[in-house]
Amino acid sequence: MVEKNREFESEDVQNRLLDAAEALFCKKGLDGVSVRELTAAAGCNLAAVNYYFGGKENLYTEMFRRQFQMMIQGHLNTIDRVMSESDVSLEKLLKAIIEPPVRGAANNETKGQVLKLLVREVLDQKIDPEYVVKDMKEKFFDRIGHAFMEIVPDLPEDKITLVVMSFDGVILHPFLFMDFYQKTIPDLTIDGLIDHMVRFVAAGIRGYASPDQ
Amino acid sequence: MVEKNREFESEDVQNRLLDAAEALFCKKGLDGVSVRELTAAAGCNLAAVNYYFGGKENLYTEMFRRQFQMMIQGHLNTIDRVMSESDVSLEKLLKAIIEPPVRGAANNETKGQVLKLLVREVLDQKIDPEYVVKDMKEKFFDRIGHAFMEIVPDLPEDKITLVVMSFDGVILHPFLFMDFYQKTIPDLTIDGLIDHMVRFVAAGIRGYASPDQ
DNA sequence: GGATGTTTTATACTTTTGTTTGAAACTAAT
DNA sequence: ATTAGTTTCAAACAAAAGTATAAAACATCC
Repeated sequence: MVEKNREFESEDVQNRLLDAAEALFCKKGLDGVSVRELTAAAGCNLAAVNYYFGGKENLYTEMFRRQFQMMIQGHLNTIDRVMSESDVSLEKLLKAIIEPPVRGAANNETKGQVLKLLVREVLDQKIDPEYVVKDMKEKFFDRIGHAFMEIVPDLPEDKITLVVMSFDGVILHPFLFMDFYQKTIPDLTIDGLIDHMVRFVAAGIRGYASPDQ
Repeated sequence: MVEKNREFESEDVQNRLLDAAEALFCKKGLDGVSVRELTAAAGCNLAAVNYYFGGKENLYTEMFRRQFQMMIQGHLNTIDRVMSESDVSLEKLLKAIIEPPVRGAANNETKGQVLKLLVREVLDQKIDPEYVVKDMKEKFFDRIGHAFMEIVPDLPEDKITLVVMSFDGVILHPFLFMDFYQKTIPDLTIDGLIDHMVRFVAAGIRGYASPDQ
């Protein structure tokens, strides 16, 4: 076999396909995009998807895993960074987690589309859900729950996961209903939205720290 | 034209189709269900969809509107009922709104599937979004926001819509990730979930009523 | 009971889909 | 320059989809 200096060319087509997959699948879902549309967007031949990835679904899966891992890793880095600072606070942590994706969505970057991708995957279940669940829980949910407990000591441990999930719900909502937000709240700013989410979730969490019940 | 006593038979096929559409479209989405699968589930001929509804998409739209209106109306009735009681409280109102769909989802009734249908529609946008947005806002969001302000007088009016949306996010989350909830929290009960949601949202709302900022 | 309008059925049609194929183009080493 | 391996391409393929159609079956009224 001849060793080729193919790092540039061949990976270029692969990555162009992955990029096109990211943009299109996030917007329209796996079934909403045809291989022809995909390869046209990537500027390559129809057969390239099968040649490089062995099929449409494999391309989708690889793209999803890449995006999903990046999202998780980004969150973990954020949490570690904030928690290592000298003056941690619940609001700081929440804002640090919420801000990047919301700003990304506002600028129509892919970062904001990943959450829609995740929701779509939850609905359609094209990938083995076990994989998604495992990483989501073990890597992200447990880590952030632990951080919450560090900052708010009174938080009952058996409610942590539920709290994190509701936090997730608050984050997810504007990504799903962004058009709705903009139509319904004309003078909505990104900063205003972020501040609201931080405040609402912080209050929700602290509601558990109060001594009653 | 001959007047037929067809209330029973012909409407039967139509309703069987609407029922099948409800069950299948909620679970797999418009593109995830073929007309053949649909008519097989309804126990009628392939051509019945075109005969009665003029196409697959029309059937989907009619089903969606029916479900959506029922959901909205159910919420409005709930709010009116609770708000007319003598001893209103934020927790009571929240629980009254949250409880029916959550219990429905737990029993695998269609009621729990409607929210998934709504999210899917938000992602795929098969129906004119204007229709969905308009009813959602004018009928439901404004009404519930108004109720919040009645109960919690200190709530700043310009934040009401955001608060309602985050409430919506907390509600939506377990419907999307129900499998995830059950796998991650083995000893989760429906009552425990409902209590958590009520408590979290109530605290989030009251976070705005506190005098600071 | 024949006529008429309605519903059901089986079948055919057209388009679109994902995938395959085999030849051509290309790259790099001998 | 030839050769061997890799990538690209246009074309073809089979399967699945939504829709259309025309005949059969059915029901209702005169």
